[in-house]
Amino acid sequence: MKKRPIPPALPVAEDLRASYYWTRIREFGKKYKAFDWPAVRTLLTFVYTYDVLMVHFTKLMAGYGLSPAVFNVLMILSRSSGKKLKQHDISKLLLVSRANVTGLVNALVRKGLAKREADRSDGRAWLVKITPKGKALLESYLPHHYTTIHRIFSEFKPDEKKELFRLLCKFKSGIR
Amino acid sequence: MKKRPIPPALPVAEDLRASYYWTRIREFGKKYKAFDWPAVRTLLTFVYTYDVLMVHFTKLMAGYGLSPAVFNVLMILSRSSGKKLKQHDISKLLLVSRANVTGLVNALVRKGLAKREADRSDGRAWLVKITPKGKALLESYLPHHYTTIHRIFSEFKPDEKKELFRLLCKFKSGIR
DNA sequence: TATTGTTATACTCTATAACTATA
DNA sequence: TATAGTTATAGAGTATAACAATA
Repeated sequence: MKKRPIPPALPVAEDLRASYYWTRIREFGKKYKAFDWPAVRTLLTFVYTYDVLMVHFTKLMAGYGLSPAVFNVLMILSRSSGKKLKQHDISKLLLVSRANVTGLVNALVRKGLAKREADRSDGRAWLVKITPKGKALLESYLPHHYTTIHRIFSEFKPDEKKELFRLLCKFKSGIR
Repeated sequence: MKKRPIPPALPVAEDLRASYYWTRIREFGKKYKAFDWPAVRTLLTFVYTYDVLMVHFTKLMAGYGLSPAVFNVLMILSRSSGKKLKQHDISKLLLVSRANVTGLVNALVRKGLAKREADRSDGRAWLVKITPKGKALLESYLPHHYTTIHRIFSEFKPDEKKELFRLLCKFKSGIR
């Protein structure tokens, strides 16, 4: 007796969804002079991949009480080699507003993951420092983080990783 | 007399910022068994590229009174070939909650870009339809949209676009 | 006058839960 | 009982503008 085929599960449904939508975008695209399907489908895949990636990492981080923005701040604090950073430094490294950093640092302080110290050489500024608790949390999370990244690329040959990196850099530099 | 060197402008500053941050991430990464720098730098570039891309398109759309989420809904309505969609259909195509779609459709209706019609075959449902005004707005925006995408990829050879598409698909399928 | 940080406010995008009306 | 949509509420992440304190 023949084996039953494996029932088409979620990925197929997602592909149907994508093709339903994309087929039409491609069809309608013919109307536009500049429409470049190989470029458009690459961009759509890029955006869709980002969504999938962020859902994945947001869940992973949530298991440690972290959010992506908070994780980024914690990484910056942890990787500054003991050098205490002003909030304004963080805002420049993260490319977000100072007001935003106030909120993110508040969140870290509330959880005991960072603390503020007065800057003796500049009365306007705070110096932000990761606490042992913050360091411990980050160090408990990071092995999972890096293992996940490694696994995502596990089917990539070294040259493919390099090539994707190169093409992404080229892509980024094309945006202006 | 020697010419003054061109002052290093934004891109260089950004690269410095990135290298400041990345150099440390790479240095510290050595501690972790699974740390795979070619993978990590590709992922960081991917995320950074997305940020740059979204800032760019968000601004472009804002010039037409559109936001990314509203644009997506408008595209779905416009590309459904006259077939009126239930809000639930939109939520499935967009992979967002029904409550979310209510808000997005409200925004479109408020601006006169879409309208709701009763579904005669299902008293629970609304059928959502793009209005001529919505169509006109979308059609005024799309040439810029596609021109921008084309320009972003203008330095790509056809094979490079294909390869980036392939690698992004592979990347996406590695996320689980 | 310029800079650092805070507060107030607001916008986009998203979600869940409880609800109504209908199937 | 299941489904379509709405409402209320929440929360993350972002921004600008006005402000106080300090440089």
